[in-house]
Amino acid sequence: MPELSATGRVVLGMLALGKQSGYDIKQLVDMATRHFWAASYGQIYPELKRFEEQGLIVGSAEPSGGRARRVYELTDAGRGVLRDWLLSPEEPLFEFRCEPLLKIFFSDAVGPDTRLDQIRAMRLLTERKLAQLNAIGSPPLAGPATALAFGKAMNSWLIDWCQQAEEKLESEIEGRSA
Amino acid sequence: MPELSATGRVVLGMLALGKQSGYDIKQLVDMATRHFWAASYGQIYPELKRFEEQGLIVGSAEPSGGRARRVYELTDAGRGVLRDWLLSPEEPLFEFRCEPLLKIFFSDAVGPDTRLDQIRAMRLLTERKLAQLNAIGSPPLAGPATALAFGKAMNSWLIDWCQQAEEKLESEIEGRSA
DNA sequence: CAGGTCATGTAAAGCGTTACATGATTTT
DNA sequence: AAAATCATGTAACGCTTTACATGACCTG
Repeated sequence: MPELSATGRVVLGMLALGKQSGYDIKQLVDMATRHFWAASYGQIYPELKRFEEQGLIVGSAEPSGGRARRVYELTDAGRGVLRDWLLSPEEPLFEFRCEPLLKIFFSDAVGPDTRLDQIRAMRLLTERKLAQLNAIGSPPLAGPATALAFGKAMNSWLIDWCQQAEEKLESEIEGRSA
Repeated sequence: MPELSATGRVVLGMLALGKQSGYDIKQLVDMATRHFWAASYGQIYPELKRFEEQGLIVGSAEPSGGRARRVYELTDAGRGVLRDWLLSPEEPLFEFRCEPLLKIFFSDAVGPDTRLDQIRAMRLLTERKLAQLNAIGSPPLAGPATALAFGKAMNSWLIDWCQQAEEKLESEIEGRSA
């Protein structure tokens, strides 16, 4: 069987938490993993179809009221694939793409004020994210709780770094104009 | 003119630092921005061709010995586009995708040892990255210096977080088996 | 002279977001 | 009655990585 795609990993994992519809999975991702692993409908639904064809999940109609709704659950094969991935010792994927940082990198082309602007932009962005994470209640499972704790800690650290960098830059600019 | 693609941004920016070949740009990216903004040959070369067609850059042959080599430099139009992007107030892109964290999130499906394994994997990965960053000398420009300082600080923080999480988990597992 | 680096490029294939389309139901 | 939410899906489009192909030059 082929390797799981990025979206495939989170889809299969979310189904390990219980029967879910595609819509449910998207909600869960947006609430719980978006800050370190996003997914869109455009990938989730086709992935569900593929997984069912491969026998990793089975779907069943479970309308909510008169609304059509199809929920999926893992098969033993699916649980096996999930387990294999979770225990696989392969080099883990780690991607970070940060536009404020790239603008800071090139800021010498337009002057040091941009540096300050970008650090502020990064801080504001991060403060919003932290607020979202703080609005989430304590997850009952240890895994999600650890991931949430990480998210809060990382965003707090980022904010602190920005604040310190801002102060340093502000005093530099003050000193320069004096 | 259309928005700059992710690779377009770093290509144009690198050309603001001086004449570069596609190969040079790739080297610079791999050395200096890879940890927060990667790019591959498969995007760099086509992007250079497009930029030249659009009049944002001009290329010229500058062989190194007998080796064919084509270097590019910004035109005024190109400098304008770069400047517009650098000063644009649009919501900056911020992406983070971390597989160890996703495995931690789903770790309840296979047991708490996985949590410890993944945190260790994340720490090892990060230690390697930090070592790479520490091998880079002080950049002469303020922008690259700030970006480098950020990279070092973030990776150091990450390692600290992992260490603390590991200790906590180890003592939990000890307590559980006692 | 073999292996590494310099150097340019392309093709295929997959991934992913965005936007759109549709329609029922629930809330205001 | 309108707006938001639940729910499923697809199509287009662009981006990116990966792999490959080619060849000159330099180093041990």
